[in-house]
Amino acid sequence: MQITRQTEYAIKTMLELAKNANGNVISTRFISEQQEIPEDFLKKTIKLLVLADLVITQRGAQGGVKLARPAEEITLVEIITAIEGPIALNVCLAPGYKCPNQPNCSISKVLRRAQTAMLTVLEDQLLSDMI
Amino acid sequence: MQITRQTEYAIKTMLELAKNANGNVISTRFISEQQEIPEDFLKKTIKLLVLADLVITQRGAQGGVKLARPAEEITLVEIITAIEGPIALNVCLAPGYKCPNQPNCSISKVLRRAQTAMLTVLEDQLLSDMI
DNA sequence: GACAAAGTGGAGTGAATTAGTCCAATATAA
DNA sequence: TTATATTGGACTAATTCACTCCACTTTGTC
Repeated sequence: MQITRQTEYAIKTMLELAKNANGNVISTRFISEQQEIPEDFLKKTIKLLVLADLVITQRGAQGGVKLARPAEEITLVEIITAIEGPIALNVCLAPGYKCPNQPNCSISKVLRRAQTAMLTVLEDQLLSDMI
Repeated sequence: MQITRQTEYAIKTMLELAKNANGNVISTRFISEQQEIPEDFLKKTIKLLVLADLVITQRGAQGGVKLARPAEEITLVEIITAIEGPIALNVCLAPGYKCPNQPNCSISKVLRRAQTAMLTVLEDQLLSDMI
């Protein structure tokens, strides 16, 4: 029922990138020091952000990471799902899950409402408004 | 980011008890068969509901389980926290956690809002309205 | 009073997830 | 060419999840 520490690392990373959003890349080393994230673990985390098209990386000397889009166009829910996959308060709300109960199960119905309420907040939250 | 299967078992159990709420106890065997829950695992689950004062058990022959209160006075969030403990979308929102960051951290702030939105739905949902 | 039915309590287990760590390989700016 | 970065993959300890097994206690009924 919690986001993982890795997801929090991802959010912190995106915030760090948004803060220094001058078009230049920042090294993972710098981010790991600023945000106190184990460097090797941070690299893995950034890879997930790359796959979600949230950041762009540049290899080699003077390489690093930068936002793939302006912070005004990135929502919190995108960052979370980049690490955790689709959000589902219960197995039965995960995409592709076939409920063996009747389709209008009262449990999934209320959990879906709770999930929607939460997602609405996360979808409306822009990265730029968190700096 | 999901409730556990045990929590869903607990909700199903409470629904089963609410359905047959005539003041008589129901055996865990019966509940496990109706809701397809492994019997021994269900017993553990019911013990957690007992500790949360949501159900009352009766030992011995003809014993079983019944609601501790009318279904109109039981909310979904009580059932969930009985199994999972206090709900916290992130470690930093768990009771008693001291945030090493500045206290008005933007991450905890927005996660708290998302959590509140979710909790509001779960707190307003009565067991009696789910049957 | 014996017996069977029912909850209680505790130990153990296999699989999955979490949160890393280590290291070799590759790319690239200077 | 070399120092500096990211990439990718293997490995691991600790924890959680979802049970399972079983001995024990309680209690209604015959």
